[in-house]
Parts: sequence; C-alpha cells; structure tokens
Amino acid sequence: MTAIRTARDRARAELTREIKDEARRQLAIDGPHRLSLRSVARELGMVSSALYRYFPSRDELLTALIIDAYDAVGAAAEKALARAESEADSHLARWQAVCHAVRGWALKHPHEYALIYGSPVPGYSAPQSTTGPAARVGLALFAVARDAHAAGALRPPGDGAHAPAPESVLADARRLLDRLDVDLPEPAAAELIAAWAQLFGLVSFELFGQFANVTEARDAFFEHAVTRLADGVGLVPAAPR
Amino acid sequence: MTAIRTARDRARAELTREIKDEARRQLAIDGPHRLSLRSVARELGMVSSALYRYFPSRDELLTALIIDAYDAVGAAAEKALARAESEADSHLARWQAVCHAVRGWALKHPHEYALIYGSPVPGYSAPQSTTGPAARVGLALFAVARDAHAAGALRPPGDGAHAPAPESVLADARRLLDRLDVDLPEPAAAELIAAWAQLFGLVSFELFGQFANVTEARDAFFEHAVTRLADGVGLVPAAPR
DNA sequence: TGTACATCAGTGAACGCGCGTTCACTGATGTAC
DNA sequence: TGTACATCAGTGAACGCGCGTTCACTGATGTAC
Repeated sequence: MTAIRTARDRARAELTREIKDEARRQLAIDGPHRLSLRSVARELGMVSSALYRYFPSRDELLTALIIDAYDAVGAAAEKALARAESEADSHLARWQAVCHAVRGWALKHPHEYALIYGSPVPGYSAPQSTTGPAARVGLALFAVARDAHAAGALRPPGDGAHAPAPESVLADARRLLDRLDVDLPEPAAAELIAAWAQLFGLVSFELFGQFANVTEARDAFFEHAVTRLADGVGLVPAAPR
Repeated sequence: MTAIRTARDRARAELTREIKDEARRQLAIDGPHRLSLRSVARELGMVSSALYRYFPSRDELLTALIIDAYDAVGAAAEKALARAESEADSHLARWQAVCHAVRGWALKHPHEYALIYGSPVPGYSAPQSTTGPAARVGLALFAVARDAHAAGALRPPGDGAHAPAPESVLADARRLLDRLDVDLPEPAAAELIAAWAQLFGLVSFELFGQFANVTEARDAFFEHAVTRLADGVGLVPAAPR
C-alpha cells in the first residue's frame, strides 16, 4: 500500500528530490536570493512552468530547503550525540561532540547555514512547519544536560558565585522544561538556552567573516569556547568518581 | 579651505546623504537584496542614471550602508561606555551598558543589523574599508576589560577551575593585544573574543526569531546572559573595596 | 568685475537581461468496470 | 484481459515586470586670467 507506489509516484518523489538538490547546488553558489525557478528548471532540462507541478511557488521551494537544512544540521547533531553516547564518553565530551557537529556541518554547507541562521529572507516569514526541525539542535543540547543531571554530573545551581537568574527567566525555563518534558534544574536550563544561542554566535562569526584578522586557530578556539560554554551550563570537566 | 565649501560641494554632500537615507529606508522595508538604485532614484525624484554621479555602482552604495551601520552600532556602544564611565559605574555595569547599547541599536535597526551581522550578501565580499568600523564594538568591550584590569578588578586567570585555553588560542590573543596595544592577560583576551561573538549570538537569535516559543522575558534574559558573559571574562560582579 | 573655458549634475532614451507566474495544450500513466 | 475515461506531467508561448548600466546631451556652477 504505502510501500509500493506507482511509477508516477516514484517519478514524482525522485524529481522533487532532484529539484531540491539542484536548488541547493545553486544556493551554494549564488546565495538564497539568486535562487530562481527558471534556472533550476533550465539545469534540469525542463521548462520553468513544469516546476509548478512540484512546488506551488518559489517561496515554497525555499521553505522546503529551509526545513531540509534544519533537519540536516539537526541530524548531524543527533548522530554525533548518539556516537558519543555509545562510546560512553563523558558528558562534557558529548556536549563537545554536538557542538562540533554543528560547526562541522556549517563549514561544509555555509550557504545552507546562512539560509537558516543568517538574516531572515526578506518578505518571507518562516511557516509553522519549520519550528520542529529548527528545534533539533537545541534538543540535542538539552539531552546532554538532562543525562548529565540524571547521572549527578551536573554542578548544582548556586554552586558557583555567579548571579542567579531572575524569576522571569526561570519561569521561561520552567515552561520550556515542561513542554519538552525534561528534568533539569531551571537555572541550568536558562544557562543552556543562552549557551545554545552563543554556540551559534561563535559559528556565525567564523562563517560570516567576523573573525578575520582576529582568530587564526579556529579549531582550537572553538573547542575551548565550547568547553567554557559547557562549564557555564554546569557540566563538570570530568565525570566525578 | 576645508571648512567652507562651494555650493556644489555642499549640494553633493547633502544629496549623498539623502541617497543613503532613502536606501536605508528601503532596506528597512524590503531587505538588502531588494534595494535597487532605480527605486531609490525614483523616490528622490531623480532619474536612475543620476545616482551614478554619487555611487559608481549598486555595490558601492551597499558598502557605504554597511560602513554606516558598523559606525552606528559602534558609536552607540562607545557612547554607552562613555556615559557609564562618567557616571563612575562599576566595570560590570560598563560591560552591561555596552552590551545593552548593541542590543538596543539592533532592535531599533533590525535590517541594518542583518546587513552587517546576518548572512554576507551573496557575491559581495566586504572590502577592506569596512574592517575599521566593524571593530568598534569589539574595541569597546576590550576597553572595559582593560580598565577593569588596570583597576585590579579583573579576576586573575587560573582563578576559576575551568580549563585553560590552549597555546594557539593564547597566541592569537597575544597578537591581537599587541595590535590593539591593550594591556590584558592573554587568557582574559581569549575569553573576551569568545564573549564578543557570543554577545552577537544572543542578539541575532532574538532578532532572527530563533527565540520564538522559547524565551519571553527577553530583556531579563539578555541582561542575565550578558552578566554571565562578563563573569566568564573575569569581571567581578561588584568592585572590590 | 568681466569674460572664456572647464567641470560637473542631471536628463532621457536605450540595451539586454532574467524573473515568477498563468494558461491552453498534448501525450503518457493509472483506474474502474 | 481489454476498453473508456480520468488524472497527471510536462510543453511552449505569453504577460508584465524591474533591474543595472551606458551614453550623448544640456544647462548650471566654478575657476583662471
């Protein structure tokens, strides 16, 4: 039923994929705003109007690419996490693995990264359908913290001397924890949200050229910065024994 | 000589400004890639070819806007710092003042912010002339740390239990400190570079919509995150007495 | 202070381009009986 | 298994649009003597 499809269905799925692949290829060269249905069609040897059998408009094609990009970076993060878990790495190592996966994917797909974490495409507002895929990286980070907490490897809140988060911030954290059904102290969740945003600050600055003339040891810098982020969240450097 | 200009010169300066103002206005509505010389000219009641007396190409106009934007956010940061200094605020308060100025400017000028901290404009690589203005916010942050260090209000490196930065990262920090002629421990400079990038990660996530459904207490969240960043750099919460 | 010439701002027409989207159509594939 | 009809993919032409940039031009402003 659902497994065996007609020839038409298979052809349709394949062509949909080819259209997106070609669009991605052009994205990687020209950036999102030069992506045109006509040139995608041209490259595929079709007439431009034929694409309308697959995507009702240019914006819908862009949306599909955005969702795919979120899914790709999310999958990379999840895969890195799964590998680190299976290798029984420390919680810190898992955190680092997720962060490195994000950066690695970004360096490999700079234009797709820019599409989702750069300026929003003008006149275009991301539809609801993107929010699920967009959450995956954040969820991977939450999973690391949750597991560390469950294992007693998360520094308890109030341990450091730093200022506590105000109540309104903790309330946001609580709402999020409830929605995700994750067990984590609220202060840690608040730090994690900040770390999540800051992780992408590091990646974006590197990718968008802000580090030119500032940092050359990019790998080492990122590794160190990410370790410090983990520290801020409360992941202790080595598992306690 | 340089002060008194001919009528032609004054008219030229004024029109150059008006062109940029109108371009900025369109930027704020449509985003950078829809910015067209023709529509700017139209709005100013000129013929499109007339703009070529002022900017040799569309890209040059964009470059001018980019430089102006860097200068604007840099000036906002510097002004906030100067005010905090004159009010003899604590070093932490100065840090917060600079960060808030950046966020405030960004919220007020989202498209200009996206122009400089969002995706690089495709096919366009920022010329050398942008690097000076682009550095101003970072320099303001460095100034805060430098003054704190001079006043003995910077936590000495190695004080916390966190992992030290690797040598390659410290070397980058040293080169930067030399170039800027700033006296600061290398580890602190390394943390500061990371904090600088992370600050923009926070602002970008807020501005580009990643915080939707995550954080509602935006002001409090930012304030707290920025205080934690200062902590990471070594700015002690209150001036010691 | 006046004149002759050089510089510059702005015009209007044109070139050549690519774009998104619509629409009536043909021919192939799928479905119901 | 065969036929009649419905569905769908892809075509080709067309609509209407806006864009960056060039160029020869006119008329105003500035400069040198």
